[in-house]
Amino acid sequence: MLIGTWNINSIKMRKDHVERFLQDKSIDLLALQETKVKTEEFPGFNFKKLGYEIYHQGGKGRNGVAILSRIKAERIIKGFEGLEEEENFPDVKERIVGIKINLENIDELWVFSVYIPNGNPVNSEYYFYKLQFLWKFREFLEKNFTKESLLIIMGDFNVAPEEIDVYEPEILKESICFTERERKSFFAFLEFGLIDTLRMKYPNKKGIFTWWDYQFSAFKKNQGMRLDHILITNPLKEKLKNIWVEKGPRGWEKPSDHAPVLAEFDL
DNA sequence: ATGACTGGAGTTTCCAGA
Repeated sequence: MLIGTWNINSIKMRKDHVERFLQDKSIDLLALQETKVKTEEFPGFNFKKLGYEIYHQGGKGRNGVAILSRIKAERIIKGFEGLEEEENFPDVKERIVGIKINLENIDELWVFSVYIPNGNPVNSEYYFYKLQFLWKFREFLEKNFTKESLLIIMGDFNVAPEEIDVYEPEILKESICFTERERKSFFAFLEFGLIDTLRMKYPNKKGIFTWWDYQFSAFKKNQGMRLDHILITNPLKEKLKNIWVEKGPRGWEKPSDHAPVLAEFDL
């Protein structure tokens, strides 16, 4: 099974890219972020034609998460569903969507598409909202699952966890997505029982990024950050065959500023 | 020359993204 995650920075602008990518790679399930359309306004017709079910939660002009899946969902979960204090996170339903699917050899696999708040500027109210959001997300997982559940949680976390995940740690150390507090919050989130698949496979490999600034010819110079992650629980560890960043679409005409991340599972 | 950002809202310019 081939799955992936991609922050597309507007589905209206990137519809053709997504279609092309799904077909080129023959993807079974793709998580999208920043669709930037209302829930009911997702342009789903073409994806349905290609054989995908669409599970989308959006907001007008911003945020928005979706899952395009060849396998039909048994259940859908949105935001911090069932959690008290969900109202303290008013945009969470535009940031988290999950589906439960059953496969031939596996029951109850949960897959999530998530878009963690950006948090800029550092130390602003929004920055602390981001940190709290990560903490609350872990609480949400603890309420609904255990570390033995079959979970794939993927999306744009807006955190580069380690120094090797940014092009120049010295320059970026006080910048959004790479501050000490964000990185600590990310690792605290992982402590629920999640594995960062890319680092599991390539613990020391440098220069692997998923986002490059539109400015400064950043992509050409490979000056990026690794902000998009595919996280899994322990029972899925042996099922993971490979994980990689598809840089191709970042070089297409009028690209998203993120590249997709793909993972192949023995499922 | 050492090098030009993008999308959305909404109305001409601002905000958010990372």
